[in-house]
Amino acid sequence: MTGNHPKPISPEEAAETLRAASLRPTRQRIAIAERLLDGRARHVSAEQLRDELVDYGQPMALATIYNCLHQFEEAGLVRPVHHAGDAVLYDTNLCDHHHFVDVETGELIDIDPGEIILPELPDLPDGFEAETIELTVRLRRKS
Amino acid sequence: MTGNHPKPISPEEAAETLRAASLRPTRQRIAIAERLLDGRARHVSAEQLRDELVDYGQPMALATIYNCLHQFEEAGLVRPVHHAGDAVLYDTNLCDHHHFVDVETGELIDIDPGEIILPELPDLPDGFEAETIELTVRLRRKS
DNA sequence: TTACTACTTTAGAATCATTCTAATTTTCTT
DNA sequence: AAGAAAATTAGAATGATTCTAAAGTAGTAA
Ligand SMILES: [Mn+2]
Ligand SMILES: [Mn+2]
Ligand SMILES: [Zn+2]
Ligand SMILES: [Zn+2]
Repeated sequence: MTGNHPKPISPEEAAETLRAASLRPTRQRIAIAERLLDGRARHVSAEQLRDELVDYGQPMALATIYNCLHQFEEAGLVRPVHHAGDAVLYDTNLCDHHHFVDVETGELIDIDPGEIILPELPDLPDGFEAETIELTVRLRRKS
Repeated sequence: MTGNHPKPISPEEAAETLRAASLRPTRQRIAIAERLLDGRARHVSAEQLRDELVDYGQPMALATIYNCLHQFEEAGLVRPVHHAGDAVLYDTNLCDHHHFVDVETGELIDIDPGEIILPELPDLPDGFEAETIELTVRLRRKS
């Protein structure tokens, strides 16, 4: 793990976080924030999040979930990861970190940044700046 | 549409490579091998490859291109890269190497493995072995 | 509160990469 | 050349995501 400790989040806290991000605290955004912004490091797809919201008695349109995830992303509340399977996973771990990917299941496992020595970067192409540096280790179950 | 493409390998060479990979040298596979296996390091999507084959007077069904790319992948002749945009790119550079990704265009640029110091890997989860280790540096054009 | 307006949600359609199906064609072997 | 196996193909299907445009909601000023 990465040292993130679960901190339960109330609807009021969720609303406050949303306001701080200049997002109107709608019922839908609050429900999503309550689930995703509790400090736990997770990787969820839009569909997984929908199932979870149904379980919690807050079903909503899939389009709304996509809308909210994009807004949360823009606000820096979640980060998309494109490496596993077909669906984008949204990462609630905002620290710099890397991933193991189970190639069979597509599941992501965080690599603690303390456990890895970041490599020296090569010279970047002219006119570009590095936005993110991501190490992905694809894992396969030993036979 | 019509771009500058380098000189391909000969159909005979392509057919021989295919036989060595236990793939029947069909007209379609030969055409694809001629374009992709000329030793140049490239990153192509299925659709880009189709356009190129049309330019070369060897149009074929998109399904065939997908079939062939999968077979080439299984034979170790190309490697898929999933990091850029929505479409999978097939990499003809089989050496261990890493990638810059232009986040605007999705274009991949190889990072010479000599230019980078591979990090020490952390302990893998029990029962897994590392299949690939991939470093991706996302680049954004300086404003 | 009311009214206004901008923002948000929503169902369903559309899009796009990719995969599947089932029929036809080609390759390889006798 | 003939038969069996493998490959190609058009078009349909799939699945994640985005779009559309209509209906609902939230913030705000009167
Ligand atoms: Mn993908
Ligand atoms: Mn993607
Ligand atoms: Zn993560
Ligand atoms: Zn490459």
